[in-house]
Amino acid sequence: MPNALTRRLEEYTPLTDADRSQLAKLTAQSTLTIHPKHDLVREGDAPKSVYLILDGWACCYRTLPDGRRQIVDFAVPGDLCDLNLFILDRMDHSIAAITRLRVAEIARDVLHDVITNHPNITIALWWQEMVSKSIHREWIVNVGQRTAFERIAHLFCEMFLRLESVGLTNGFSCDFPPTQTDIADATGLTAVHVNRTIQELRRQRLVIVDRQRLTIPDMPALQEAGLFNSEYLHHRRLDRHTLSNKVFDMNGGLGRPTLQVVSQAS
Amino acid sequence: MPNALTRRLEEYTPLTDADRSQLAKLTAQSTLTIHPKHDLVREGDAPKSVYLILDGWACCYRTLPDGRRQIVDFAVPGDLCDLNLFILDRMDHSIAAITRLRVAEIARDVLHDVITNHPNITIALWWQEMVSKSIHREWIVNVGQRTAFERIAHLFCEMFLRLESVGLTNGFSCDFPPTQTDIADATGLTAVHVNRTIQELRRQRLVIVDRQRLTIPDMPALQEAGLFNSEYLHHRRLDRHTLSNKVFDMNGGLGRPTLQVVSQAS
DNA sequence: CGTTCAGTTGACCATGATCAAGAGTGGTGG
DNA sequence: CCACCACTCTTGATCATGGTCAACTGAACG
Repeated sequence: MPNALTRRLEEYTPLTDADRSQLAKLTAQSTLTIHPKHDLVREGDAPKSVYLILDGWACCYRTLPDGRRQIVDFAVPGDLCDLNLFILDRMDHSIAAITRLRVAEIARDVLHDVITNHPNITIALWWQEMVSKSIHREWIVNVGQRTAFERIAHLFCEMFLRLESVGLTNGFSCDFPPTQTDIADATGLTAVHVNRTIQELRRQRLVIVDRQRLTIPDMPALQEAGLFNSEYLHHRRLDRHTLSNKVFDMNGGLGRPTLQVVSQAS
Repeated sequence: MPNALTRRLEEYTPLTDADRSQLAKLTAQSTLTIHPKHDLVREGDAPKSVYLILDGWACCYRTLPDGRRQIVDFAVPGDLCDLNLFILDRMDHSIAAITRLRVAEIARDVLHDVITNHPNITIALWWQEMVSKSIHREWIVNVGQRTAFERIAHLFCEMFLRLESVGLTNGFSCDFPPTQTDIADATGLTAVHVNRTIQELRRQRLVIVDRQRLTIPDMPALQEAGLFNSEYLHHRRLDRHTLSNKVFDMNGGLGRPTLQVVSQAS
């Protein structure tokens, strides 16, 4: 696998060969494997390393005393879990594995060394951190303003593009392992309502979801349905998809890349 | 006025006299005044400076194409508006004045100088940035999981403690200039429902809201009502209020500081 | 094969939205 | 100084989005 972190960071800033080999060394340190549903870090822990997702999906979440859970972000390969070990003394959220998860553990002093000696990497890390914060803002908008239908459409768009930026999509498809309960906890809905809403998205031919696999036959249409504007991801190579982003134009989709679905069960 | 930024940063990390005088110089640069309802920065702008709130309230928000608005954070004196000018090329949100607003404009190169020569300040700035991100997470939880009643109680708790940390509270009271429409846009509710919910908070003697002034006669009770746990603010001097935070204990409030309200109109 | 977990369906309910109108408050200008 | 205007707050009636509860189906895994 090409290094997902490198790919992710080059989304933001150019790196030299020296930077790249330094990054490769980072991820060659100790790696660990977490089983689905298990926590990688837990709220209240003292942070001791930064984790880089190598393979699989995770989610960052907080819980209320009565058990309500809110997922505040998903983490996919190339994502770093909170650069805050130099700063905050307690984790304010937990991180759980959704799939089988492989992460690289980057120790405090290793990261410190990188930051002092590799300014390009430092900038790129900052960038990732700011983008992650921007994604938080968009999630506030999502749960605060959008309807159930829009929220889920928006989430599908976001995760597809985030996976695409690290090369983890195949044409119109990508893995999508969160359960409907996970989606519910990420969007502030109930699992029952998520189920019905996804059925409506399916009925409108906006998504095909089957066995942890998401297919988006007509991305511009889905973006329109989710009031999705990719600016907040601050990607550089999104030209493929941003055609219809700035204006939510209604012109029947001239020249849009669209996957023809030949037959589909009712 | 004692420098709110200094006070805010010392919440996080100790500063030397040199640091403090450097911070004083920062805020002595150009200041500008924004009128209520006017934008300080607008989504899509290229960021060219960092703004430090000196006086008044602002809000950071995003809007959807059909006009729905979500406030994603409030900014009060001592808050820095997005340290991302070195990083992101476009603002992904707008910032508007709620009251008459005085801000210090800190130019790119001035800030760059501070960051290279004053490591303590740099750490403190990082800290503030991480805390701001943590607040974003809490807002996702707020709009995603809490009821209207809990959301508004939570918002009142948060803003009171944030103001307290920069010395802008008087006993049990603080200024609270956002309108009910602003509160609605911050909590993902409608103004009508915010109105009814605040009435219920009043009826339960949890808050007194009058003319832009908020009084919290019994903070632990309000925290309980809002499922509020101040850990996410990562403050250092919160011992006053954190007694009942870690466990939401139900023991009638022995020894809680409580303001006796002598009479109150029905 | 049985157990478990994710997905699905139905009936009913409630939180909060919508629409509309009126009351209080503050600011401005004639 | 007062009249008017704009804005925020308040109230009532009705509606709808999404929640709750409960049961059932189907796939995966040992």
